[in-house]
Amino acid sequence: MANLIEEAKLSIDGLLEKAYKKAVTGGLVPDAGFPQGKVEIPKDTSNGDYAANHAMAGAKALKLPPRGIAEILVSCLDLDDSFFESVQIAGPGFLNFRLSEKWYSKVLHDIQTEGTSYGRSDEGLGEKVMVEFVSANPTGPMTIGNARGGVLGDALASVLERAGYRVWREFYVNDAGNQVDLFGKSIEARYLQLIKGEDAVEFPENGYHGDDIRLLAQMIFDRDGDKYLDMDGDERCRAFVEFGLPYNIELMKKHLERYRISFDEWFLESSLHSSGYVEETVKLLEDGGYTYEKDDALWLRNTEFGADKDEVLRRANGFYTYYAVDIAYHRNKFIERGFDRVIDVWGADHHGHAIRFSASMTAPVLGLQNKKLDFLIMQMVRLVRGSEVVKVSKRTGKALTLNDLMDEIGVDACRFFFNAKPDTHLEFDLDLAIRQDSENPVYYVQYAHARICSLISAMAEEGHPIPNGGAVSAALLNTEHERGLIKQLAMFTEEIRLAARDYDPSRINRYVTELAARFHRFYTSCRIKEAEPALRDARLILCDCTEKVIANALDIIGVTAPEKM
RNA sequence: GCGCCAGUAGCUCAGGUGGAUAGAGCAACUGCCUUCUAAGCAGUAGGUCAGGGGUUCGAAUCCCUUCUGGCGUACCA
Repeated sequence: MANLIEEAKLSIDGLLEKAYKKAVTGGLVPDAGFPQGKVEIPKDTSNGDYAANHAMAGAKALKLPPRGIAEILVSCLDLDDSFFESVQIAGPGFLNFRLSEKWYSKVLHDIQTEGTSYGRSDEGLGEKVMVEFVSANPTGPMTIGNARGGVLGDALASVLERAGYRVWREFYVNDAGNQVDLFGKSIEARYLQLIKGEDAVEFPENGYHGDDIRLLAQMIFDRDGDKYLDMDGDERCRAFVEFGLPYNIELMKKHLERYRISFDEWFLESSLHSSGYVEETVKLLEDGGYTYEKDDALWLRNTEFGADKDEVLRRANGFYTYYAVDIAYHRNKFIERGFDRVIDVWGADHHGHAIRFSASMTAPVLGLQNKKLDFLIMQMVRLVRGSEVVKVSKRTGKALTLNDLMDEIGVDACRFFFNAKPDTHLEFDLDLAIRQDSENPVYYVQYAHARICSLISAMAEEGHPIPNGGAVSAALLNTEHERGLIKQLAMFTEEIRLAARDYDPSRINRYVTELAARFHRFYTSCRIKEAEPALRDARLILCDCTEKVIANALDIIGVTAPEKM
C-alpha cells in the first residue's frame, strides 16, 4: 500500500519546514511563515531526483534573494536517516535532493513483500463506482470504435479497482426503441428478398445494410422456411427481433470475452420499460413541473437546468425517447442500485448529449444531489488505409469489426494499441496494423518480460534462485541504470493513482513502456551471471521485482505477459 | 452560427494542473551478438510547440483572438 514517490515528496516538505524553523530560531531568517513551495520530479534528474522551489517561493515574504534562502535552508537541513543522501542548490534557487540507499532498498522490499498487490492504494476509500462502457447497439457487430471504448472502459475499471474503489462493469443493451424496430424491418426485407428476389422487395431507407443481416435472414429461412410470408408485418418483425437480438447479444458476449472483457452485468433497456420505471421517472419530472406539452409531445424544460435546448421525453406517438429512458436508467444506477459515482464511457459523437444530459440530471426531483455522474468522452477512431481515409458506417455495413481486427493483429496488440489517450483522435492505419509485428510497442514490453523470465529460470538451473527472506538491500545497486530502474518501479502506485484520478488508463501503457526501456538498458549494461554473489543476488531481486511489476501493469490493460518469446 | 475535442520532429504521439537545454517510437544514417533472448542496446540527424497578442522571475502548459481538422446541435441511440 506504499506510494514511495509521494512519501519521499512529502518528506521533503517536512525536512524543509524543520530546517526553516531552525533557521528562524537561529535568527538567520525572519519569521514570515514557512514558504509554500512545490516539490517535483525534474525532467532531467542528473542534478537530483526531486526539486523544491521553496526558496524561490519565499523570496518575497522573507525579503531575501532566493539563493540566499536556499543556502540558509541547506545549512539547517538534517538528512540523517531520511530518504535523501544529499541536497544541492542550483539555478535560480532550486533545492535538488538526491535519494538515498534507504529509499531504494525500501522500494524493492515493498515489491517483494506486497507481490501482486503492489501498486494498490486506498485512495478511493471504497467508493462504489460503476463504469458503463461499450454498450453497443445489438443490431450489428461491434466496430473498432467499440474496440477503443472497450479497452478504455475495462482498463479504467481496473485502474480504479487498484486505486481503492469498488468497481462495477456494466454493458447497457439497447434492446428497445426505434433502432430495434429498424433492425427487425431490415431482417424482414432480407428475408422476403430471399423468397421473392432482391428486386421485388424494397429495403428500408435507413435500414442496416450489413451482411450480418442477410445471414440472420438466411438462418431464419433455413430454420422455418417461408412460414412468415403471410404473417402480419408487425408480428413478423417482432418474431425476427426475438430471434436476432439474443443471437447478436450472445455474439457480442463471445467477442468481448475474446477481447478479455467481462461485465458484471448486461443491463437490458427493455427491463426499464416493462417494470414501468421509465413511466415512473417521467411522472416524477412531470409532477415536479419540469415538463410541458407541445405538438402532442411531452417536453423537458432542460434550459432551466442550463442546457441549450429542451428535450422531448415522450413522442407524439406515445413512445418514450432515448432521452427519457436514459434519465430513468441513470436514476436506477444511483437510486435503486446505490452507486456513489457513475462513469459513462461514450464516443465523441455523444458529447453534446453528455452535456445536456448532465444538466437534466440536476433536476432536484431525481434526488441525485450527492451523486457524481462523469463522462469519459473518447474521440473518434479514424480509419485510414495508407493515406486514404476509410469511411465507416454501421448503416451501410462497411465497418471493420472488432472480431476481424482481433483476427488480424491479435488481442494483445489490439488492446495495447487502442488504449490511447481518450481525448485525442486516434488514427488507425489498416496497412500498418496488418504488419504490426515488431513495430508494435506491445512486443517491446512483452519481450522485456520474457527476457527476465528466461534469465531467472536459467539462473535457477545454475543453482542461483532468487534469494528469499532476509533484508533486501539496494546498496550494491548503485549504477545509473539500476537506480533508474528502481525509481520507475517505485512510480507504479503513483501512476495508477493518476490514471484513476484523470480517467486516463493510457498512462499505464506509457508507464510500462518506459519500465521496459529501463530494464533493457539495465540488462545491457549490467551483467548478472558473472557478477559477485552478493551483487548477483541483488540484481536477481531487481529482475524479479521488475518482472512482477511488468506483469501487473500488463494485467491492468489486459495484455498477456509471456514467459517466452 | 453556437458548443465539445484537437493542432508539438517527415509520420504516430508523450510532455506529471506554470519550471532548468521541449522528449520517445517509427522512418533515415553509424556502431554493438564465440559471453544471461539483437523482438535488444549505444549514437547521429531532424523543431517558428498552427499564427498573433496578453498574464510574470519563467509559458508547449494559463487568458484573449485568428486559422485548420474532427464531432455535435433529431419526436435516432
